[in-house]
Amino acid sequence: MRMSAVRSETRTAAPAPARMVERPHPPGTCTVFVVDDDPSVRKSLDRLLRSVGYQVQTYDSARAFLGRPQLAGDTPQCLILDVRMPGVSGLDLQTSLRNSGARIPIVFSTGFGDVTSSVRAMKVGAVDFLTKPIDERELLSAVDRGLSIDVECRKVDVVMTSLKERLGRLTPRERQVFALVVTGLLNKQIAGRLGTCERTIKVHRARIMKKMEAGSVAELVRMAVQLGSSVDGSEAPAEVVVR
Amino acid sequence: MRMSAVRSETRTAAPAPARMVERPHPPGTCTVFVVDDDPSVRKSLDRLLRSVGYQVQTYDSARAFLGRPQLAGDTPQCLILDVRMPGVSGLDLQTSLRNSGARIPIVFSTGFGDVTSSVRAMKVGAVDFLTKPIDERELLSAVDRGLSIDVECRKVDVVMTSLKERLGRLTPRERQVFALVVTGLLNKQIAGRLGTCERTIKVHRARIMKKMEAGSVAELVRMAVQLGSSVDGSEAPAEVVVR
DNA sequence: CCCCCTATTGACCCAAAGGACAACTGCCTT
DNA sequence: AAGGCAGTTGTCCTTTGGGTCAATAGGGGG
Repeated sequence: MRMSAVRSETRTAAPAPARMVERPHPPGTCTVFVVDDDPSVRKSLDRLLRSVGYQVQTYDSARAFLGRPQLAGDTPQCLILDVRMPGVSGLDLQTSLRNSGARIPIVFSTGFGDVTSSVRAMKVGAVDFLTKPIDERELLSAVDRGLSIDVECRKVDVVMTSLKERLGRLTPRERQVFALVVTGLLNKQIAGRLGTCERTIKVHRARIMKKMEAGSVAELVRMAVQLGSSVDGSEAPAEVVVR
Repeated sequence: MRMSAVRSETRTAAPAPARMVERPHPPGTCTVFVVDDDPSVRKSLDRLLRSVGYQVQTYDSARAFLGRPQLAGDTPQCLILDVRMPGVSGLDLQTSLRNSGARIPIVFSTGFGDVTSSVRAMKVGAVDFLTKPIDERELLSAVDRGLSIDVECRKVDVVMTSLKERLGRLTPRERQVFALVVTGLLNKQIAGRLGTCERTIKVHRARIMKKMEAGSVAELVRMAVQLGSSVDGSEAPAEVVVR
């Protein structure tokens, strides 16, 4: 029961290309990493994933994976990770990846049904946790979900990076005004709080709109909401923005 | 290994009250439901939970739990659910609760380490998935997390219900204007899109502000964002609001 | 038939936002 | 010392947003 490590319950006469059309993501533009110390598992996963059109990179250890050339740019990625490995385990890799800020969707595969590990992995954000022998459909489905998640994360990332960059252009004073503007306060009220006159606030406001590239107060508020909601999980976007 | 079902690794001489101060939620105001077909488990969990100050209600089956008197108002709640039970299983109860819209944080407890079940439970949103014999600290920690989640959910719920109620006051036309206003369009532009004159939009706008109880456009935009982001997981809040 | 709600529009007026031009101050770097 | 940036403030003028009072028109329900 460990011969192939990958079980094909639905093995039909259908050629590989027939399955490719089912993948929502354009083949060849997605990379799937496989980290497993078992060569036979790497080989069968590699073949399966390539057959549906994914770019595949296999590694025999967490160390090898971490040392991979980081040239892959903005293509959707997903990681199939073995839980039990000599040296750094899959769970360790998951947490260290998370701590280092490198968020990549992870699909775990394991030969030993360990509830504690699976729960821990899922709590930390694993896409799925599959037990060997692995069902082809389940794996492909999980990988696909992982890739979808990655695509979404990248989209959000692009927006957030841009927003933060624009926010960075603001001077400290402008940031204060920004926070109050998106609260809905009038220039006069803001002036009162900051101890200046209305005219000054108007100037700040104009600069804010230009630097943030906002076409209206509504847009500015939306930006503030996004900036505030991603910094941490709590409330008070305006507060957070001010620092 | 099944005598008590609840293991006390850290059994010290410390009296129960000493532990109560560790609970972030005011004791007596939180209800924990226990659904387990094993009487001994129910009994020990009941005692443990009461010792730290929770209100506890035990049930011997999913059916009994679903038939419980729904008089509990707005107190934080959490459910400790056994996976394996005759009749409706814990997982079944979880999904049916989810489908019926009754979201209550669930901490699973199980005597059989079943990876598939645990992963499924976690994917559906379980707070935790503990295996018997259950560690006291783990259980209390999980319950506490569940209660915290419930508190947050209730807060969000209150806000959202209120927002939806206010949105419901708007006439279809006002809803259209609302969607365009929060986009940042000028009255003139909105008038152009809707084929009316600016004056009319002003009137709608004023009514919208009054009905939505918004003090400024900024507040209105925030409301739109919240309304849009909770309807579904996708984008385009304005679109959603208009329906 | 009358009343109410929704949608519409008009004139008039005031407050607020925002652009154009100009100027002054303090701090820091070259 | 000179130049640049951040922060200020002023005046003048235009565009918008918003409130008041008033009026019209169509669709329903009583």
